[in-house]
Amino acid sequence: MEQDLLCKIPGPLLAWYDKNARVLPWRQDPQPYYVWVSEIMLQQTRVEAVKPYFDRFITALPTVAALAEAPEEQLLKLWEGLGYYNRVRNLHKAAKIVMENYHGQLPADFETLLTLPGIGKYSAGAIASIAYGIPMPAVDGNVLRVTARVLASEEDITKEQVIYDISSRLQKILPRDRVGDFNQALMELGALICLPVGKAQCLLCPLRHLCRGYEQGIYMELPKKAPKKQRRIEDRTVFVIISQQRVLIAKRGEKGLLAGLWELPNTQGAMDETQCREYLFLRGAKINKIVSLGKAKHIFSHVEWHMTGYGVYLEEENFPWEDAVWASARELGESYALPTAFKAYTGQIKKLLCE
DNA sequence: AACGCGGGGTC
DNA sequence: GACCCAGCGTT
Repeated sequence: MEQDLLCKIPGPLLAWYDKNARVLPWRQDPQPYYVWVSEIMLQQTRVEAVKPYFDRFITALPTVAALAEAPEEQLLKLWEGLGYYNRVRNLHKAAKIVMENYHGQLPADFETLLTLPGIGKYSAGAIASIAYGIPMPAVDGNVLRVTARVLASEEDITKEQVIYDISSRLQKILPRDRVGDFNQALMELGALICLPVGKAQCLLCPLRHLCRGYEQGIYMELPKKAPKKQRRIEDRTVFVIISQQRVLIAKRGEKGLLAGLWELPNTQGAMDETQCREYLFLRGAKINKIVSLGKAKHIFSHVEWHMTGYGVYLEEENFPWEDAVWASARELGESYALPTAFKAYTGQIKKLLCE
């Protein structure tokens, strides 16, 4: 094989990183627990979105021990709005394992990190290199985009083989004295300069002189990715059910979409007010009044909810709904984790309670 | 290898 | 609208 083009990256990349690295909360003091929490939060999530969540999480749960002992309700509340809620459930499981099997110390070993729930190849490499200086690559979407462009590679970067190939080539060229910085620098370049789809800032790029994608004028077409599956649309009718100045909320199941979070009672289909009244009556509701709350849309990665909302005033709190509890407005804000999907309706609760 | 799993930013 | 993002676990 020819001398790997990638081996020319570290020098100029690290020089650039030394001048341009962002100041990030988990970078100030890269102790293993902080790096771990940040890497889990950063999975498929932008730095700017993570920042406030990270600070709040670390303040509430400063150590692995505190995390392991925290009730799941508190964890979901701290994660509320960040998405991919299985991440925090896995983080919790892993913290318990770390307490029981590793004396509360996050293992300083790539293969062992890989066995912990929520830690895959990328995260194991990131934690090992950043927290412990272990020479393992951390190949995420940024790294794949940067390397595909530098190499002018038209391979589909979602293929496992491509990720494996880039990983092994990067491992060979990791500067042994700065492995964590190198991995972060590659990602930082992807996040600040080598931006996706037509936003690349090549004139500011420290790798421009060796980038074949730039040289050949094809960087804007890279990286190649297989098209994503189309989202399906789901119609749902959402109820803000009120009685005695409290709102009915229900706990979702332990598996699937928004697992373990609380939600406004809702059901399949887009009902009009008459259907809505009929449906609730058949379930045993004694309805005082129904008001329309309008339509709302929420887009998940794989499904789109088209919601029709109603405010429903009951004569009494006696109304059977599976896994439901009555909550005051204050409790709703402080104690229960509700997904963003219901924001259009939860935002109207205060007003509805005044009527 | 394909799929389910959030939410927000950008053009 | 479409695309993308410091991915992982399940099937």
